[in-house]
Amino acid sequence: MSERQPTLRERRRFETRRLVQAHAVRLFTDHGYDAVTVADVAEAAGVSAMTVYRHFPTKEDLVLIDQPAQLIAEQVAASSATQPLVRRVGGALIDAATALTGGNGDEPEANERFLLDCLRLMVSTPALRARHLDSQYALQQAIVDALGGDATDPDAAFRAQAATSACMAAMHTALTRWTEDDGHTKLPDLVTRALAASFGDDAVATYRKG
Amino acid sequence: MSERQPTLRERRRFETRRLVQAHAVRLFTDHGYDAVTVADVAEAAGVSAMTVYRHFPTKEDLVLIDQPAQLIAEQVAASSATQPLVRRVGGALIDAATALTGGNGDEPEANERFLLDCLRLMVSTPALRARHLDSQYALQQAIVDALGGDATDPDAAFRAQAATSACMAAMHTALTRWTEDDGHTKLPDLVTRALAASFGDDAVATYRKG
DNA sequence: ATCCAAGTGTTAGTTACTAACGTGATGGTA
DNA sequence: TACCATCACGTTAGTAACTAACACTTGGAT
Repeated sequence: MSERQPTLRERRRFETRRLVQAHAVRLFTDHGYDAVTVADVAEAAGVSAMTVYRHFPTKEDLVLIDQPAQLIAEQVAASSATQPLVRRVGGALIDAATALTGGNGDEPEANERFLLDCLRLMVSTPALRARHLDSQYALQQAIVDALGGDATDPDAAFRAQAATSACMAAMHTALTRWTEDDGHTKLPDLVTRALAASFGDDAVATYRKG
Repeated sequence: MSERQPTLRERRRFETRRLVQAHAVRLFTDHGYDAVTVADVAEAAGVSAMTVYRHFPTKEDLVLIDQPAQLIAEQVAASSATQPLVRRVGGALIDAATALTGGNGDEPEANERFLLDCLRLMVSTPALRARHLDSQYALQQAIVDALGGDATDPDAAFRAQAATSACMAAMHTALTRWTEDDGHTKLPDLVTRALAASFGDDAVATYRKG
């Protein structure tokens, strides 16, 4: 029971943050990312522009969502080192996709709706797409570290980088397709299919049959 | 002989463009990308800030280099459709790497030196890295189009996207490693190894043995 | 009740970038 | 050779994304 309930200030802070982000995504979706200024977002949310920057360092961060990097890294670190690289990383990504979307029915819920709105913006807006790709790149570094290969072997490190980046790319393709389908296709399935298209069916066989 | 020689105006224009870019990369390398303003670059090059923007739409474009997208796309389109996707795309990328670096001795020449300076900045500076990744993403779309799969089959299109993005990611890993090695390792070899690490040795066998 | 710090607002900057207009040199043409 | 349209560049004014510094209000602990 180390879970202490959040104080009033924390709740307020979190609430304004959520409010600002919700208004931002709505305005961006309605009028386009470039056509909406940070001042517009602030006014819609009923706060000052400075407050927006206090919660989100840049305008782009209003849309970018934190990927469960910690979760994925732990999953990778826990996987058996005897398996091929793409299977270790790919398996973790499939599990992360399952955790992210709940993996239940075919109708996305409210939380998923917001995620889809953000992803749509990320795919269609160049500035956001670039930042999103770079955050995936950061996640890639975390995964490579979690793979825990022999740090003294530069060739092994290179192979780990290459395999991981390829897996991340497949994941990104699945995410893009997921937004195009408006979340109606199950994300873990899309990730699995993307990995299979890249690395062959046998590379993800255990996940398809299990 | 449809090659008409460039007029004086064109030569002057190209020269100022080259001058501005050279000063920019030098200043960015010496003092860091963020610490140097566009006005600084303009002053160093002996032009006005407006002239910089006339040649380079954004500050980032001072460093970003055009990828030989056209070349790669044609190569992909010309490859045999009976081969696996990753081999078609991977082969084109290896060929492009060969064309880009000349593929001669181990000591990089002047042109390659500049390319390496730009790549170093792209890897180390977040804003540039993001833009670079997005330009690779644009190239990916061109490659997928060049693959020319059945446009009416969404599943085939999805597999093409996944396989291509994974190849591009391996290519990026090779580029990163190439800059870390200061261009002393042959780029085509690095690309080949990155592809092999992702998709298995047999996926690029013809290129390793041939 | 009191004090501290967190959250917010306000103001004044810097910098990337755009739009509009003026100027001098260049290149084709009469 | 004379003319003029166009191109490259400069100047100025403006917008918008941020940043720094300071003041104010309010929640939370003593």
